[in-house]
Amino acid sequence: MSKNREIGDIFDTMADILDLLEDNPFRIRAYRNAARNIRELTVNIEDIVNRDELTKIPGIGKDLGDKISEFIQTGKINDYDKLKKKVPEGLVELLGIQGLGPKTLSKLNKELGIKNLDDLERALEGKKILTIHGMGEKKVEDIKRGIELLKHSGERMPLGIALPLAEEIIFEISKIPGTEGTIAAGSLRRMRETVGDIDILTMAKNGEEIIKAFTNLSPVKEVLAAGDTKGSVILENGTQIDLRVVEQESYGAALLYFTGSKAHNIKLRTIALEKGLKINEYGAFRDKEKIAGKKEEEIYKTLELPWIPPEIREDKGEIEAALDSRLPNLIELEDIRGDLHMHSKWSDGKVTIEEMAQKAKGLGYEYIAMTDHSPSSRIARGLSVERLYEKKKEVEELNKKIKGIKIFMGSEVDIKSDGSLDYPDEVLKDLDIVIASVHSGFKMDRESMTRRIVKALQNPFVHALVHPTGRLIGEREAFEVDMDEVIKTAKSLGKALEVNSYYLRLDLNDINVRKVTQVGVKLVISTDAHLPDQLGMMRLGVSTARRGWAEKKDVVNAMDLKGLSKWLKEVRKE
DNA sequence: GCCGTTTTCGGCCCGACTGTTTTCAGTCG
Repeated sequence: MSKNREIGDIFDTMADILDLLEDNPFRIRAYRNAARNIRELTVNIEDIVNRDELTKIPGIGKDLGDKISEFIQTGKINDYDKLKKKVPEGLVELLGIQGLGPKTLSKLNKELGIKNLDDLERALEGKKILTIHGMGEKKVEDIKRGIELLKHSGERMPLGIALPLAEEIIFEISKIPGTEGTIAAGSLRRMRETVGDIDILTMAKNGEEIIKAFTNLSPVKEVLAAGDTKGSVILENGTQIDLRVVEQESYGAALLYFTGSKAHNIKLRTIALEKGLKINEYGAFRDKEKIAGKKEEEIYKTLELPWIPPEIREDKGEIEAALDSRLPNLIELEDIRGDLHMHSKWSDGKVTIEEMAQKAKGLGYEYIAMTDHSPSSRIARGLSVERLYEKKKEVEELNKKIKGIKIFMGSEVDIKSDGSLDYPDEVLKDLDIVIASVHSGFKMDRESMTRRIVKALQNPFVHALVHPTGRLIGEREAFEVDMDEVIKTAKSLGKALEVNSYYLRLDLNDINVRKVTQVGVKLVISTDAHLPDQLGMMRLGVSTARRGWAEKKDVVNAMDLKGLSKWLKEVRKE
């Protein structure tokens, strides 16, 4: 685990403990804010400590800066250890129970001696808990439900699962009479790689009726809340859906507000206050007068800001960039001219090259690269040199047969543990495109892995490094590698790094993409499709790239056929 | 605990929903 993440987690836990101790809420927020900023940093916190620039990080002042230095130097934070002794260990994790907050928990601890989940569950079965001020039958049921939810809900859902699910629900809600402009908000609209619950916004006058109809939709298992502007339900599969109903006059303000991120909104509201305005989910107000609300653009305009794309609303410099008129011109799905990473029946894909090509052509692509696996990937039926040349012949024939799309003959070549590639150079040179990746030996130490990957990139025939960190969302951590070194190598050789669009990969992730685009290294956004339909995952990769501020000029497969062909050759000349 | 063209103290985003309240606290996003 990176130090950034470790420190982020510690600060968050410290915030939780301070919450239970009913400390100053603004101090607690400072810890949470710092945690988030450190976790999402694009550089290693150690480097910042070495440069003595900690207080340049937003939300880090002298005190938190000292704590970070202490952790980097000694591996621990004294104040954290002291704080941990003040509350029972099991109490902090109970904060994860929906409906049970720090105030109630602290009371339960003081008055009933509840220290952990076991204690809590036992108390909920008894009568004594009802004697506590503010506790009633319903509250008890609420907490029980919260515990069940925590036990079963588990992890955040990958974007690739949440997105189609949300689209189905939106379709259902759109059918409720009186609704208009139904749209996903929240982290889904920002296209975060995982989504906690699904937020949906709709425009209607008769809020109460809409919410009632919503809570009666067929996949709804449980209703958590149902007012006249807000409803929350749990679906059969355990997903929570929140629906908000607003009137047309407030649609833009509500969309802005419910899209978040929270940090982005807080900064916007702070700027509003400086201008003597107030922003809430109903609009922008000067004194009591509403001056904007129908559209997001209007709200931004009252702050003298251009509209900011949802994917970058994370308070990571986008508001400052907007103020300076230097917002990035983000890559769009429509900019993508081809897909350079996919598999066919020749290795572990499910259909023929021709079927993949036809599907790609249907998507309007100008080109694809067929990149089946190399021999070391036995499980994926990697091609022997002999079969590779047979496949090359098929590609040549298909290029004559199918008009309107160019098929590049390629390979996804394994990077062996010593950094050498799985085909000899005299074979690689016969391929139009070579993408290299790690498929084994994930547990290597950081230095060896970095050396391994850098060496592979240095092979003159390699065009791109694909799924560069090997992570699988919710299943496998990224392997240890010095990404800065990899980026530096790619930069010096003019090679590309992939944003793999497969929904469990999204690798590079948004944070790494941002690093890459900051130094001007090329990206290739591809799907790694094993089925024709998986070519559609491109939108996930493009969104990830957008979250990393990638522009069209950063992406090699946003070039037309001519431009890309030229790039493929140029890489090998350097 | 952080932050600053109303700077080194006094602020710190804002509203909905719920349950237990008789005017509001707690939780959530």
